[in-house]
Formats: sequence, C-alpha cells, structure tokens
Amino acid sequence: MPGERIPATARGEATRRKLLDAAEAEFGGKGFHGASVSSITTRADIGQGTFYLYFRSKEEIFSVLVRELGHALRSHLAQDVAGAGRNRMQVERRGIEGFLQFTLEHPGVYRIVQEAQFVDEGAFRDYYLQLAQRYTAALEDSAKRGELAKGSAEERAWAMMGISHFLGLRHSLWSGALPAKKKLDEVMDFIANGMAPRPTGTSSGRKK
Amino acid sequence: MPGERIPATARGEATRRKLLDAAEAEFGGKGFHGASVSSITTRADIGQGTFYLYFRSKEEIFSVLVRELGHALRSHLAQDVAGAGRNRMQVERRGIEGFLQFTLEHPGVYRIVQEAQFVDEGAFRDYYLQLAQRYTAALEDSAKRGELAKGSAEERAWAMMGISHFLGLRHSLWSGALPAKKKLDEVMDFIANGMAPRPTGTSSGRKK
DNA sequence: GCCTAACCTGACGATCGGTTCAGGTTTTCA
DNA sequence: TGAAAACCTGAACCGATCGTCAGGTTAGGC
Repeated sequence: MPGERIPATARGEATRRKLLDAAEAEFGGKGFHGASVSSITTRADIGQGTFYLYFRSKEEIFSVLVRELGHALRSHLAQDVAGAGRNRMQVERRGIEGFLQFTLEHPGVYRIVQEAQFVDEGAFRDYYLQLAQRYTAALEDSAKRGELAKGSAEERAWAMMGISHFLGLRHSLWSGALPAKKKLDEVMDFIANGMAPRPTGTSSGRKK
Repeated sequence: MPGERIPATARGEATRRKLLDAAEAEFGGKGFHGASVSSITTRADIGQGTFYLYFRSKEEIFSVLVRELGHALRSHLAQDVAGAGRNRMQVERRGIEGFLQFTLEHPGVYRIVQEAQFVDEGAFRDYYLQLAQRYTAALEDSAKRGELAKGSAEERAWAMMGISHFLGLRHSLWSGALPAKKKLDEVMDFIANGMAPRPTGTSSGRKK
C-alpha cells in the first residue's frame, strides 16, 4: 500500500509542523499549482519522501492548511473584538480593522483561502460558513441587548463579510495599506445607516 | 519565430470564436489548470495546432476570456437596470437580482473570474475596477437627483459589490437558486437603513 | 482555371512535477 | 546495550500536456 497518513508521536510532530509552515509560504507565494512539493520540502529542509509520511498528497496538505488558517483567523478576530465592548458599531469597526490588519500581514492567507474554492471547495465553504455562524451569533447577542435595529442577523453577517472581503482586496492586497480613516468612516456610516434618503431633518445622529 | 497572433479576416474569425466558446466551457467546468488545450480544441472540433494561430498560450486565451466576460456582465447589468427607473432602492434590487440571475445561469463565469485572481491578476483587477467605476457613477447620478442620503458613492459601490458577491456564492452557486424574496427583503433593508439602532419611534418608514 | 494567401492539421518533442520505494538513521525502552 | 519502532531520504518512475512543425486544405481574385 502507498504512504499512510500517520499523526506523529514526538519529533514527527515538529516535522509535520515544518511542512505546514513551508506549505503556507509556498502556497501563499506561488499559488497551489505554482507551488511544488519539492519546493515545500526543500524550504522545510526535509527529504522529498518524508512529505508523504504526513500527507497523502499535495491536495491534502492544502486542505489541512485551509482549515488551520480558518481557525487562526477566527481566533485573531475573536481577540480583536474582545477588547471593544462598547456599542455595537464600535465592535464592528474593530472587527473590520482586525480583518484588514490580518490580511495585510498575511496576504498569502487570503490567497490560499480564495484558491481553496478551486482546490477543495468543501474547505472553502466551511471556512465561510463557520465565520458566518460566529458572526451571526454575535449579532444576535447584540440584538438581544437592544444594540441593533430589527433585522436578520444572518443576512447582516454575510453582508458584512462581503463588505470586508472587498475592503481587504482593495486595501490590504492591492494597495498594501489599511484604508484611510475617512474611508472607513464612510463605510461605517453605510453599515450603520444604509443609503436610503433620510426621512427629514439635518443628519441622523450617528457620529460623536 | 513561434506562432504569431493574428486577428483573422473571414472564417478565421469563426474559428477564433469557437475556441473562445469552448474555452469558456472548459475553464468554467474544470478550472484553469484542469482544462487542457487539447480538450479545448477537441471541444471546438479544431486541430491542436490551430489553437496557437489565435492565442499565444493557454494563459492568453484565459485573459481574453476574462475581459470578454467582464464586458458581457456589464452589458447584462446595464440592461437589467435600465428598465427600473423608479426610486434608487428599486434599481439596486434589480441590479442584485440581475447579478444573481447571471451567475445562476453562468456559474462558470463566476468561477473563471475568481480564478483570474491567480492566472491574470491584472484582468481580475480591471474586471472589478470597471464594475466599480460604473457603479460609482450611477450612484453619483442618483445622489445628484436627491435619491440617496449623503455619503461616498465609491465606498457604497464597493460595499454593494461585496454584498452581491457573497449572495452569489451562497445562492446562485451553493444552492443553485435565487434567494427567497424574504431574504432579499432583509438584505435590501440593510442596504437602505443599515443596522444601527433607530433613534426612536416605531419602525422607520421603509416597507410598503 | 490556377495561384497565392490564409487557414488548418495532429503526431511528436521536451519538460515538468507528483508520487513511490528500497533502504538508511535515530529514538526509545526493557 | 540492543533491537524494534518510528522516522527520514532522494533518485527515479511515470503520466500528463504545452507548444512546435512540416506539410495539407480552402478561398477568392486575376
């Protein structure tokens, strides 16, 4: 039979770790097809064959990586958001900033996740489904506390993910910098108040 | 020198067309790397070598295709939106529905465009930049007519694109159907009014 | 009718990278 | 200490496919 897939017991764990780290750098830099198993093993300073002791194939290590990254992002976001317990809009802003920061610092991660759409669709879906689930739950909590207008938490969660997704593209990836505060203000205003013409009066009461 | 790249003059044009159509089906179904030039030519019912009379490489036909598809989507949207000149929110809804319809009918197109991110980043960027530009201009027009609250047209355009992007993923691609009217209502409410708690009173005046 | 330009063909050369395998090295623990 | 278990190695196999090329076919104007 071919190479099995043994979780390790000692230094093997370290080797596996090195492979995953090298794979992140490789896939992030060259994409799934541009990356080669031999580059990964070279980068990890490990023999070619060792690779197949821990992963059945190039696809498999990629999938494992995507799941790991999803977990990492969720942890990162949870922490960013934890500190800012004031009103919900503040939390949302923190979340967006945290996401943008994360993709600015790990542009490869963004790439890997997007490419997962074509390499392991299941992992890709799970990545977003889990994110959406957490987000939805958080919004439902806030709603219970009366911090939000009435409306579907789920749809809002996905909408927010979409907004953040493109902010990440434009700023973290294409410009290599976080958006100007002014721009983020505009986005936050849209999130808070939408774009329908306000019924009457001067502005609407958002902003400090 | 190797194969040149001649736009045609007669039946050559038809051959080129067949190649592009076949490529759309191939790339849409199997992705860039899964597709092979020989599959494309076979599907187009054309000799292998003929391919290189019209395209320098697999990458090139892919790029050409992405640009074409961008054009096609923009035309499609322009038409959908043209009919619905009532208030701006109605236009927005039409735009979203048109987009979802388009990706439902051409799931391959969505895939191709997303994959362009890794095959021809320039084409990918242009695709979204052009879309955003049109969208922004349309919103600015509406704003001038007083159909919108104050706010950045550009940021709104990108936000809308993000929202639509994920709606397309979830519904057109993952579920293979348009979203239920109720869900779209929720999304439209978010777009119109945001999610900040309403200052006072009963609801807010949206809805019939 | 025929001659040239444009178009088409498909087998083949060359390359590349994932995966395997036969055997070597290190670690553990009795 | 010694032997089994776990781990590691990298050259070579192998299937796939991109792009080429020498020559055949079609179209249309003189």
